[in-house]
Amino acid sequence: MNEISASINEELLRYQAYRLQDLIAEMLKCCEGRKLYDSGKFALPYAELKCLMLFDGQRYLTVKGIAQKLEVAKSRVTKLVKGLIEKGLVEQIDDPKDARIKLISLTTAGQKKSEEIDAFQKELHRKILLQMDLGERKNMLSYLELLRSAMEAVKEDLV
Amino acid sequence: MNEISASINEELLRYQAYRLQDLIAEMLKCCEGRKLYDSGKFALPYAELKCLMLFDGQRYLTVKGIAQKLEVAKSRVTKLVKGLIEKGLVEQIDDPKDARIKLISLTTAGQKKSEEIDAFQKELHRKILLQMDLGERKNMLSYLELLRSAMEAVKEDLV
DNA sequence: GATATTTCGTTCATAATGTGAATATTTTAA
DNA sequence: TTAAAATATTCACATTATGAACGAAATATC
Repeated sequence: MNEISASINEELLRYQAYRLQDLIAEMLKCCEGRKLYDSGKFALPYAELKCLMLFDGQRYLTVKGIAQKLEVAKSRVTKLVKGLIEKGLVEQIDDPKDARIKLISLTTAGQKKSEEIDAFQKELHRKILLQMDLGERKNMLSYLELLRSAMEAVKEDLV
Repeated sequence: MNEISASINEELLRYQAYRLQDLIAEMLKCCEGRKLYDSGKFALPYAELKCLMLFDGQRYLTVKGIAQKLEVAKSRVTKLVKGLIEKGLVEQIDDPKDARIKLISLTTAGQKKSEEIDAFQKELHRKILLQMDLGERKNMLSYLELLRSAMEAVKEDLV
């Protein structure tokens, strides 16, 4: 009896694992499409767009700081910032207190564009939530949180 | 009264949208890390790995077919297949019925590697599910399905 | 104060992911 | 038979990213 129930359990688990894998893959694809859309809509390579969105209540950022937030190499940030400067969205000044450091900040155009992007992204997520009713939304977020925690826990063990 | 409740609702929705955006971003990051891990573990660029996993019960695939499944340009597939051939994981033969077409299939080594990857990925998702109890797993999958549908519905409208 | 070490940003070589136009070859339709 | 369509490849280009090497400036050590 114990063995049979264990076997059924294993079978269910296999099915659920398959389903989870599939759902995650489809969501990833969906997010990939959204990236492309955003990138086209705002005429920015997506990495530059993400970089722009880091200035959120923060007047100045450094290359190092941006690299940490984006979790990329500093050399990558140098290139991203160069692109954003060429597009007139950010500007660089030398830190008066430390000549090694360059302080990067949004221009007026950059500020405006970042607000546009932010508004668009918020609206997008709002629309997703509005596909559900109140109770579903609440539960969905809870279970998504649960999944995220589970994924991160497994990721920790992976190393 | 109606106005007040509507305003509270809007406030809640804003908070939930923020939370959803955050959760999705973290899950994306987690998946990105998993891609890197898989890629390193199986000594394959991730795109080649995905390509390898398409032979699942299917003996032969064509460049066009792979391009459709991966949703990339045919020229991309040409390069991926070239890489997999160099690694001895797939092989190409001319279709005897149509000289334009090249039939691509797994080598023995490719078959073996693809099974290894499959087993590893199944185990990974199994571990994620095992972070939860039976009821949580079932609900989580339902709500993830709901989210996926909502995301795709919104994406449809986006165009 | 002089020297060694660390920090910060840049440049360069390299790799992976991907598109789209042009091309060659073969098949199918007119 | 000729025109059109399908299949795969090549090439130029764009984006995302890393890591080593480097120069300049700040900090620690002697």
